[in-house]
Amino acid sequence: MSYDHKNIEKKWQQRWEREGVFYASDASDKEKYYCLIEFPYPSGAGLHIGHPRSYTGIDIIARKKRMEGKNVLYPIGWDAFGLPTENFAIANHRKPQEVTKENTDTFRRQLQSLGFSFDWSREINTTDPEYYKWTQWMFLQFYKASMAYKAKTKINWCLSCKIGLANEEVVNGVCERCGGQVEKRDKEQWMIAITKYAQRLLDDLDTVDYLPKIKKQQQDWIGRSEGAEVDFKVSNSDEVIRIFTTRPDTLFGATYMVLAPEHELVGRIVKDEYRIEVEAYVSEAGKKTDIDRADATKEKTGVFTGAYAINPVNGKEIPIWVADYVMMGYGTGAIMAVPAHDERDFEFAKKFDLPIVEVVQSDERVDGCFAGEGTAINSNFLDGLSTNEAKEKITAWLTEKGLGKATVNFKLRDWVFSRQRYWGEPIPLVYCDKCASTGSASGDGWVPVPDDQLPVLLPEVEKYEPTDDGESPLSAISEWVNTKCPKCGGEARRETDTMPNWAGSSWYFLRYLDPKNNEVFADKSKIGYWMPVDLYNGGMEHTTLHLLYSRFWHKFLYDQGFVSTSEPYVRRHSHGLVLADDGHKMSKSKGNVINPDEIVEKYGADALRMYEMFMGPFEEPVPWSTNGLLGIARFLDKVVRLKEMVRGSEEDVVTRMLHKTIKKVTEDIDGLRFNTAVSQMMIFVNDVQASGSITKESFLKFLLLLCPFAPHLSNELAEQLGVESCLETNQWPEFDASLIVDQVVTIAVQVNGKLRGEIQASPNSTQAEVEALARADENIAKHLEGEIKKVIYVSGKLMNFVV
RNA sequence: GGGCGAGUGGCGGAAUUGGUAGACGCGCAGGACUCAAAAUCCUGUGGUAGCAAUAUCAUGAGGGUUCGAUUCCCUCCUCGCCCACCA
Repeated sequence: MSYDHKNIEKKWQQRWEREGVFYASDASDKEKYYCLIEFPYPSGAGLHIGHPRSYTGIDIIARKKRMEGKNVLYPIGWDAFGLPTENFAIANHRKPQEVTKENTDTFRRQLQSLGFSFDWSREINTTDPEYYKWTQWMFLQFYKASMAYKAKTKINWCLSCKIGLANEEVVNGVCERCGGQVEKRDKEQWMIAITKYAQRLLDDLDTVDYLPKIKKQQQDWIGRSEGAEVDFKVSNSDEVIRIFTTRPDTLFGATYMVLAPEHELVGRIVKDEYRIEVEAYVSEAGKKTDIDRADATKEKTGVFTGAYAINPVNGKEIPIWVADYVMMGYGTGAIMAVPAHDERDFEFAKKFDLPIVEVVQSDERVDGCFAGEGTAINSNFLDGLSTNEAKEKITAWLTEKGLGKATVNFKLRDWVFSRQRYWGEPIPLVYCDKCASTGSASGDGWVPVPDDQLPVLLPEVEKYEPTDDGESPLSAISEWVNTKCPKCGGEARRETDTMPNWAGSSWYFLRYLDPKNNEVFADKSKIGYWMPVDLYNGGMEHTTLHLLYSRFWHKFLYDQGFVSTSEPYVRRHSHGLVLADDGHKMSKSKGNVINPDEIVEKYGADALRMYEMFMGPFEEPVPWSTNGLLGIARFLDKVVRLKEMVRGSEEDVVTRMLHKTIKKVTEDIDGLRFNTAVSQMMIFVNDVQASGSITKESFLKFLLLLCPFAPHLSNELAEQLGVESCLETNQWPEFDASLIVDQVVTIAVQVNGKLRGEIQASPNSTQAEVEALARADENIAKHLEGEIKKVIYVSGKLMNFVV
């Protein structure tokens, strides 16, 4: 670099801090603008080169909005609870608190070296007791509203982490964190009833401005499907099997039933002579990992129970099977099988030689199974009806007879909220035997820790490893576990589970609004002023987890009257990963990691920021290229040299290009098209260089445009030109529309759609004038022999002769 | 298997209410400056033919609509991400 980036950067970072340029005032006449990035998990590896991509993009928007006169809040904090820190602490015999402190110190230094316009006075940390006090308090609101409950469930148990995982944390049947094997295990867990909000989480997507792919992914995850519940009586028994189906119109084609292996009825209905075989199958299925079971390509398995059910529509006896292609977690864990019209049932029926009865006729003849819609046949009173009509009629019939009803089913499961780990927020509940027996604690014996005793602090422990029985390490500290019941004062025990790290991140954007408040999590008037978040940027990987959880959490707070809007985020955008230069993910093991500290040291923060904006479209993954970074460094050097060209006047082309650049950069920033904004600034600088002169006024306007991208250098150059204030406190430049219009335009001339020449003309010349000019062109005239059938003219752009 | 997205020079990418394909940057080649180098500046740079003017081919493959298609439609291939026996 030809300029002293190290000193310049330090100088301006100190001045911004000293003058409080990025301080967001809670009392302002200006219109507010709240932009947010996902606060980082401070890992031991330090800042990834990908972090600054998202942060710079939103920083550019924050800086521009300030210059446009908005009161901007752009905060930062640390999502610091979590397994990697805990695992590091275990491996190195360190306290997670100390490790977290070191990591956040590193991240803070690294982020500050990049000159982001964060309001550092609002920095938060989810592991700070003053923060997690409110996470605990909010959990208690869920509990008090009967939204948190303890349930014995089959949970995903990671054998290596020794931890229960939410469904969302099991990826392809293995642990999302460590890649280890996952098995099913029974465990009492705290659950939060997110499914009660499924419909609203779906409906309210219509009220927000998210990228379409983000909405789609949330819709699919919530997974609403309409259908019917139908009760099948078990022959010679009082038992009833309830099933869910999206195709009640195919009821006449149900030729057998299937229960999931975990279904409670299996043991009760199985006939003695089949019991051994069935029990063996069920136990085998329990041992299977999800990855085996979810492999749709493998052959279906199952066993007959010896029992029969009665198809309610025709009284026919149909056999009841147990098979692991039916999941306990969806619908009722039992299905009616219609092999003629369901691929899986068809495959199963073929293998076990079960009857296949066609009840839907399709227009086109299909071999095997037809899962589409058509006309009902072999279905008694449904015959001749379309699929939709048949669905309606049969559902009405079932309802009338008390055999079933229309139902809506969601894929979304309730949120497993317990972790048997140390490094998380303790769940602030106490179990009291006495209160449980007297029924004074709502009957279940769990008593909330009173608000004035929050936070329930994480105690110091010797060892952080989970215990072998899977309980949290907290359970080993008897002086912490044993406590007094807040209700009756008797002997009681603390809950030793902690919360998942999705808890603290579900509401952090609210704490930014009032980070030091000891009375409430945030003052209501501040929430009223700042919320909702105007722009939230983050990774696609958080779409179904963090983004959905935090929407849900916020809706709950809204229902409780604690926040002012039912949706937390107005607009959601996503950024692409920064890959290694070989196109793969950066990883220590591959040795292809780029360290941001080294880049800042060598090329400067401005070069890194601007390169990350230029490397490609904001949303797309892009490989790193140090050569590309060099190109940006050269561009910044050129900008420095532009100062030598400042004169009293400039050519008209420079003025016009400046105004075009103002327009383009303004629009591109609003649309998060940072790469083309940078490219436009390069074009401008090239033009000025070619022309050799620029006025001070124009150069300053350009520096204002450059400021959000390369804030240190543009401030420094502006100061050298006599500007005393920080550029960030100046007005964003406006363009003169009359200077955008070109005086001479180039019109492409085609013959039969092929380019044969170009002509220069005034932008308001008539078609006849342009045609005359075109015909005068030798090369064009050459191709115009023969009859001209048609002339197409796009004003100021193109003329096409059809011959 | 399903959903979403994407395939454009040696590389990152630009251009879509259908209107000059390859902006901008990297890389490469030649030149200027220099004793030399770095830096900087200038010129060139999709393929083929040609000294050139120019012609012709070209946006994953093949068809279609159109005066005109990277953009719209159909079929197929490849890659990425997400989900995955969801009844």
